[in-house]
Amino acid sequence: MNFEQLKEKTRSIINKVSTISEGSLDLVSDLIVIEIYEKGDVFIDRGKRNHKEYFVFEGVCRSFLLSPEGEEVTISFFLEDSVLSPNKTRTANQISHLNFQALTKLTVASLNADKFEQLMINHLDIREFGNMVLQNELLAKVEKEIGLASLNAKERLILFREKYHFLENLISHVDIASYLGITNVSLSRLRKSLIA
Amino acid sequence: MNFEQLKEKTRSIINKVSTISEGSLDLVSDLIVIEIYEKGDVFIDRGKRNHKEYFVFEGVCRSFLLSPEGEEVTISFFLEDSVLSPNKTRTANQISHLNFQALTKLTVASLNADKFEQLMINHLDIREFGNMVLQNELLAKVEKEIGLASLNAKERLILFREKYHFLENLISHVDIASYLGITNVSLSRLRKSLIA
DNA sequence: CTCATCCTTTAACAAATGTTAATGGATTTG
DNA sequence: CAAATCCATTAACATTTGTTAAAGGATGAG
Repeated sequence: MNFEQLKEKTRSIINKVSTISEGSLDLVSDLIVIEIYEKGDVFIDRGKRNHKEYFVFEGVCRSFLLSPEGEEVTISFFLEDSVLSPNKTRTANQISHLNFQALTKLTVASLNADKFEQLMINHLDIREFGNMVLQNELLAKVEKEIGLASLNAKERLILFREKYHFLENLISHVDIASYLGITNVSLSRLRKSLIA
Repeated sequence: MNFEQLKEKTRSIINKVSTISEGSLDLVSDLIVIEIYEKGDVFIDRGKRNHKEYFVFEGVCRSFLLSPEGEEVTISFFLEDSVLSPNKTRTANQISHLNFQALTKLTVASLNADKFEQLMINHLDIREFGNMVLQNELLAKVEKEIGLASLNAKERLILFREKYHFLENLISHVDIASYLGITNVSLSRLRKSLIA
């Protein structure tokens, strides 16, 4: 991928959230380093330092944590052409409090988070982009929280299908079940009940 | 409350999160307007404009939303001497997507969010304070999400008691139950089962 | 103080979800 | 290609949580 291709890919991802100027796009693109991971790779480890922002160029990944019982709980999915949670929202003192894992072959653009923060401070359009990412992140969390707190599992699965239609045939049902707050056995039961 | 008292109250709230300089404290305190609400008052309405940041000086409040079934779902509690979710994380285009309600007599300090954002841009210590609030906000959400997705209701009640032990005798159990993702009947049952 | 209202508790039953275990299909590895 | 492994499904049963209704207790208005 040459710089022009990289820039166009970045443009399309950023513009889906909030438009920025050509000059700002150049400033952002200049920070990008491409990283490639294989299916199953954990590319951000809870407890380790992480000082990057990420755009998902190709593939799908998830954030997850271990429950008190030691089971992996999927927090969020990130699809192709989307922006990962802002660094500030998933770290403390640059130490990650979440794990991130590639669920398919994954290509991401990574950016130094401190340099990106400086761009946000100095450029209104980049700041607005960053703030929109933040707002979308919180909005998604609130929506998920409402689902977990007030819907039953069947209703949550229906909403999941509306939002992540193609994931169900692409990734492990164990990961989907923990995202929905149920066991994979319950997920299988619900899938059957929704065929009719 | 005179300006000195207001400033000291603000200092203690901010310093619990991240220390700022005397000058920065003055800049923040100058933006403050005191607002007083009665128990039950909804002081931020979903769908209406809100362009303020808030510190809770006295009392307790909650954020809530209506589920698809029309039931109120408590998202978060905010205790005395804490900072409300940053404006950017609960609005889109300055339009609130959450309701906030006083659960006791409530005194809050409100600040113009745009002016506060400018302070964040221009002052590193204020920016770090704002970012810490943001991080804590997200951290709390992730913790709650893990609870809802991987613990049963009894375990969630135990964690709630560790975090908010005095709320249980202060506010309606209906609000607590919807926070825990259960009915108030189930909450009563769990309370009984935990006496032994 | 008394009545009305709201909230919490309790009970009985229904529904949803979890647990364990077995099976078969798909995929990977040697 | 064959064996091994992983994953989704299914079934039986246990447990948790929801629903509805009734009753008692606390709180606030008149």
